[in-house]
Amino acid sequence: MVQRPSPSISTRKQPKQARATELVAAILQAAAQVLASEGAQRFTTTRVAEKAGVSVGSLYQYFPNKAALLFRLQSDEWRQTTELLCGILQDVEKPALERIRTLVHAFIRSECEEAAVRGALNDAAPLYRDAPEAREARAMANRTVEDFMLEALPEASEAARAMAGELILTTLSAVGQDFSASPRTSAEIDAYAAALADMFCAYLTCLGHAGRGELQ
Amino acid sequence: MVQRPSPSISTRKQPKQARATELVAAILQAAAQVLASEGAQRFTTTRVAEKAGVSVGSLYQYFPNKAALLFRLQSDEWRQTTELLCGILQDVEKPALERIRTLVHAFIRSECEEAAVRGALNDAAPLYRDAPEAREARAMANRTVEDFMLEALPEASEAARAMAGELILTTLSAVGQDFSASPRTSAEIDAYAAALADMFCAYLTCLGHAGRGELQ
DNA sequence: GAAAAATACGAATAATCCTTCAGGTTTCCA
DNA sequence: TGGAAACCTGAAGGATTATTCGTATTTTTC
Repeated sequence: MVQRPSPSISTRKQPKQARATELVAAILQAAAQVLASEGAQRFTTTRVAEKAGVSVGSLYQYFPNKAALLFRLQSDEWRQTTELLCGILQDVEKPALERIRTLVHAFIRSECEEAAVRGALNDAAPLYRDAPEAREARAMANRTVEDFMLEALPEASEAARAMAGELILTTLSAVGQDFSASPRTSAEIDAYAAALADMFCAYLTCLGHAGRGELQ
Repeated sequence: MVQRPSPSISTRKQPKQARATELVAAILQAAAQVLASEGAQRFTTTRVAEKAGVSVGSLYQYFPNKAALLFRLQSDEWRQTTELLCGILQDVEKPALERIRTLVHAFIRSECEEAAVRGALNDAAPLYRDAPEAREARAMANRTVEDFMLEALPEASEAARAMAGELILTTLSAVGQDFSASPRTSAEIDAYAAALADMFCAYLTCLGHAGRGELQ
């Protein structure tokens, strides 16, 4: 766990031949497996290389350090989740609140499906969290949500919309993480997602009724 | 980061003389400082002992391992927070929803005040999270909340109450953690806490109106 | 005041772990 | 076909850490 200034987290060199591309793929796959089965504490470059059937040196030819490997895994997860959620939010056919419900269910289910990798990634977060590349990734999700909020709360003030959007996004992410930390049955997932969606819908409905955010 | 089977996390031996009591206190204080200033990654028994002006050996006389020290810090935080929240919830003078508002504000503020220690403790969670002592601690907070929910939603079904209570508790804890991860101004804290309280109140109000949890 | 109990000390032990680099192998291209 | 570029290897270097244990010191007890 040596923690040097971390010479940037991006990729070190691009594979140009087919075997190198396969090697990188094998490493990523092995990394996910190691993370899921051994946990963040025992996530080791040596172990990943071994599981991938590759030498450690090869790993370091395409990832400058361990954090870069972890960040890549996290990055892929984010992209996947973001695409899923944006797709749901932008389906203009359905009414806004129904889209929220669909989104909550899809997100919670998705979190639980890969709970092992996500949980371990979360445990390892301190290793890559401070990278500038990580901050940048968060920003993009926010924009889609803001567009959605504009549609769901057309009469609310700019500030109120931003607050509500941030709150819902944070809650979704934080609660999803917490909930998926324990193994869950399919019924539990549905019940919890329904309750969470209820809460969001109640909140948005109230905000919609009262021009100001004054409740009670 | 050696991760042996961890021979239990409880305390190893109780100090019987005054100097030993002071030593333990010094260690705990130093531990919190090291955690806050150096982060979970650099939280080391040697470093803690050094900061406390004590030998490593002495540390290991009262804490069986590093995880025990971390768990003790977390445990103290939990007790403190639990007392704060229970006090607010049990103030029968005020109406339920007002208590919720007070509670949310108090909790968020408290989370932000000691964000450094709490954040680092969270990063270190994988080291002590699996201990049986940790699970037990969670259970107690739940009971107070259930009592409160019984008062706030007298007409709802048992299951609905339990779900709502768990959801609110989880949300509060998870969102508080996430929010306090970044440094916040006093105004931001108030605004965020108000929004979160709005959300909870809207949810509870809706649940109260509809006998079933059916929204929209 | 002396033996016993409780404390305190800190160098040494035994693991890991991250990362590099010198040297060999494969693929590409002219 | 031959040289260059890309690629792969894995032992070894350099660090860090958790924890122990024999020894020294202080406090208590009788």
